[in-house]
Amino acid sequence: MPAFQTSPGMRDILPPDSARWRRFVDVFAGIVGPAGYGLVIPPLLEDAGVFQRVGEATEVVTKQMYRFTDLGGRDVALRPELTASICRAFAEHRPAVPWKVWCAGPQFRYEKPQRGRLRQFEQVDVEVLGVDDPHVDVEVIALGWRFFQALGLRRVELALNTLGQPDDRRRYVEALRDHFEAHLDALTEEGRQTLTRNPLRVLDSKRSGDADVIAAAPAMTDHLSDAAADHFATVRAGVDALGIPYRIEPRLVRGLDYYLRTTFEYLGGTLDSAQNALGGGGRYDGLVEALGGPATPGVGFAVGVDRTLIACDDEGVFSTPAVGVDVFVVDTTGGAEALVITEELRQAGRSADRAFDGRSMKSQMKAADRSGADVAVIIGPDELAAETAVVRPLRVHGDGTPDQAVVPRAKLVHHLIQHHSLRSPAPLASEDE
RNA sequence: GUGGGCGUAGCUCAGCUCGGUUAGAGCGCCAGGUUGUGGCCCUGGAGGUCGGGGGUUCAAGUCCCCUCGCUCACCCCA
Repeated sequence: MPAFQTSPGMRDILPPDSARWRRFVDVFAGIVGPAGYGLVIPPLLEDAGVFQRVGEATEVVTKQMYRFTDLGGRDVALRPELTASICRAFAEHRPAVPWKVWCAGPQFRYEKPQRGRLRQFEQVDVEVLGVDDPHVDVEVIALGWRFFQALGLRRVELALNTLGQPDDRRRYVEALRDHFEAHLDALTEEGRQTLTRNPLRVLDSKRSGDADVIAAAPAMTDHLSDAAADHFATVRAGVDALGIPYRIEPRLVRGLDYYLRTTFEYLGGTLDSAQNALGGGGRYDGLVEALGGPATPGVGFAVGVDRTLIACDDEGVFSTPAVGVDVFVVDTTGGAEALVITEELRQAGRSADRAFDGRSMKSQMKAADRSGADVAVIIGPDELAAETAVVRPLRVHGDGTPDQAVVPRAKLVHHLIQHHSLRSPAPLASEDE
């Protein structure tokens, strides 16, 4: 066993998986960028008060924060979510509205790790601040949907609900409290504890013992004001107009307490555990104000990278991109020539690698094969003396050994670019799938 | 926070039931077969405090206790 390993719930992401992660974020940026969203990069560490406004009854902030006093005596926390940070940034800098931004990065919650749930977890996220129009709800919902499609996922389900205006929500919570308190004996012990913190959250219980009381609970739709009902109707009509399938999920409440009006979740079609929510979001019109900014409507969503990649694995889509270089240089004369040739190729915008430590030709050819290169350049004593290089194709399909060519050393890079279809200089951005 | 399963080579795992020479396999890695040519094949090699600590025993990878870690589920959440 190594002397050190990653802390629980943390992990290293190594090649080649790391390339997949990076591409995941690239795909997301490719969806939201053209829709007018700009990247915002808030700090990972904030005043703990920023997150406390997320909700006193939310376990995420009451029990799960990495919170500590820094050397200057500040009460700080590693961010347990992105939305609060982005709203704080808005309140602090007061950008012009609408403020359409996206974000990607790690968040931290002190939980017991399991499949699809880590203590450091990555999300990609969009937020729109300063727009009340229900059509922006639709835009945001559609962006998430298109993102899952772009990854190749076909079995994601969209669930929609509304929690009403603040007054509606308040009245509904009271109605729920009355209902559950009248049937306390039908609730599990855990359900009763949730009830004292937040009656809304009881609806989110996955305990079978609570199922009957929840099924009999009053519905939000009976407590909606006309304005909230209109807003939601427009959202639904917009999602319909875009041809995005969804279902109304009256029991859908979100984990954070700031949500009101539109809420939604994207559910993975193959993960059937409690971790089947790939992402979700909704409106949080009061959050900026709670953080000391002007009254500002807001809507957004976040997608969990881990869970979504698990869903991709289950559906067999969005595979790890092949890594490799264009050219592998084999040099049995000491390696100095390989040093120069790889440099020339890289300067010319082509990727190139080589072996070190003066290995045998056989060993270097093996390395060339493993490197994924399409072509090997071979420099031996003869080539060095004659100022030539052997160019050997490695990836010719069919039978027989491919022909190798001897080219003048001075024309080597030119020859490779002319006669071999080398990959683009930025393989990560390529659309090779 | 609660409960189940599992920790043996870089990786995936046998071996543990019923304690007994030097702890194995496949893959990967290194080298050789081919003194200038990868993939396939053959041969050889390196690599292990059997997660850690304690106990029982003449003897522990194997039995017992503790502990750490991983994992799955609950809770909660993305």
